[in-house]
Amino acid sequence: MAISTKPPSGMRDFLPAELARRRYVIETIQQTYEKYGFVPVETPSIENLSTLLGKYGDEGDQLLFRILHRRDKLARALETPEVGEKDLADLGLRYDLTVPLARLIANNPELPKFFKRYQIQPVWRADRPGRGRFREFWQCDVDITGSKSLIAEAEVCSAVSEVLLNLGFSNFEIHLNHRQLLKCLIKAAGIALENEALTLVAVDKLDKIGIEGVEKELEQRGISAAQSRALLELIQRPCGLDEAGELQRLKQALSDNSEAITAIAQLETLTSLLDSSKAAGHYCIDASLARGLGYYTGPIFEIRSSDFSGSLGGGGRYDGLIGMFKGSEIPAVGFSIGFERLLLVLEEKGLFGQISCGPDIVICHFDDVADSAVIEAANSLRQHGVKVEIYPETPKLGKQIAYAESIGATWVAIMGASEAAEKVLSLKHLVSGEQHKLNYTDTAARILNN
RNA sequence: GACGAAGUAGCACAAUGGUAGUGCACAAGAUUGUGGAUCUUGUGGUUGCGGGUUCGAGCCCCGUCUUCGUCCCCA
Repeated sequence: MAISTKPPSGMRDFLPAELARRRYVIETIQQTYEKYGFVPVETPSIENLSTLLGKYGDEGDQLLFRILHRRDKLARALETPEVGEKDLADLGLRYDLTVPLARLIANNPELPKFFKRYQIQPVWRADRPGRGRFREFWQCDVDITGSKSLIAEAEVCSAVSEVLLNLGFSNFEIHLNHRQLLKCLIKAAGIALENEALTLVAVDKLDKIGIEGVEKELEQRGISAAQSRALLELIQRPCGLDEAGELQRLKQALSDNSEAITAIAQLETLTSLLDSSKAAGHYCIDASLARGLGYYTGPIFEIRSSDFSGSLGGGGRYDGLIGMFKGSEIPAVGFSIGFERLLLVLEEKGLFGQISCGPDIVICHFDDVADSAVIEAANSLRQHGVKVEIYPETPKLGKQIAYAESIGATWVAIMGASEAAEKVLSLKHLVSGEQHKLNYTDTAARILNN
């Protein structure tokens, strides 16, 4: 049997044309984030398992790619009686960029009090691949540590909104909710706090499976019909209610709960800040938004679009996470763009213009020219900033030109003994067919002005 | 992890249980310093893998692997 030439399931090779698009999007993201004062960091692909475990909830722990002990340690581990999963691995591939950031913050106390970092790197999850879903995929995170101000929330929401708008994509809404508010809603419905996690999972599907679907799922998980109905009553937004009205409604429903009132007041402040930001007109209050990750403590966000079923990104406040790595707590808030899904949507909506990759020009030549002269000509063009490929052999000219066209070059230079003697190139435009003899400098100028 | 569909040439797809084809792509050629169009010719497949039924299997049956959907969950 031949060895499979496919990358592992859920992982991909990127060919030049696709990579050019990916880089274009990444560049836009970087430029936008930097306008907000975010600075880049990178962290290792691999983290200690102890860093990763217990931060994402049970589901997250299941999806961690673990790395086996090496050499003798593995052999020893395998010999221990009743060896379990935990004994075999000590490292894992990072699951997101937030937990590594928390570790990095705890490990570098000299960083600025308000550290605004962005990070664009791959993460790994041992998930089953599907549409817009991979085992290796990139995330583009912005986070602000050190501040409890809602300006931090507003800034990250504004930054990701601006990224999407700069890429020409405006069909999105940032759904907003608050972890404390959710907790209070569940309590108000009479559901035990120990059932919070499973309740949230069911509630989060409201817009997907509908009211009956959620009721059914809650019932299956042992929540009484009266409780689930009470919860849905609270969470469901009446038709025609605007953002302020929805917040007002929640405030009235939970008026006896000071914790809930505080959370709602934060959302009120946040929405007013967002109205002055790039996220204006691109957010909504969604009391059913839950988000799976365990570490969120305050406002939570998620990017939704009718162009993609699922989330295009998400984030929130996590004031306790850094404290898990450090004695003292440091508040933080972040937002992550799901790069692969964004790319998918941009592609489907035709929002990529012409993104070129490959050389501007291929130098075709004959065997009556010294190879060294060809290299000299190529380097002369390159010095002017032209992307040049030399056809490495000397078959008949037609083949050389056909090749240049096949790789997407718009120009060819033809170089024979006569051109070499005059130090010129016969520059041919492959679309118009026009051809002129020009010296190297004029050739470069002509290509770059095109 | 659950369910469904599909695996045939590099790619896209055909083939009432009876000799595996078509298009695109690729290669060569139509007076050797000019590509795209047309034409001619040609290369290319143990039909995903392993069993079974049959005189005979790409087709039917079982298993297996892979891929793609939907669910679950997520970015």
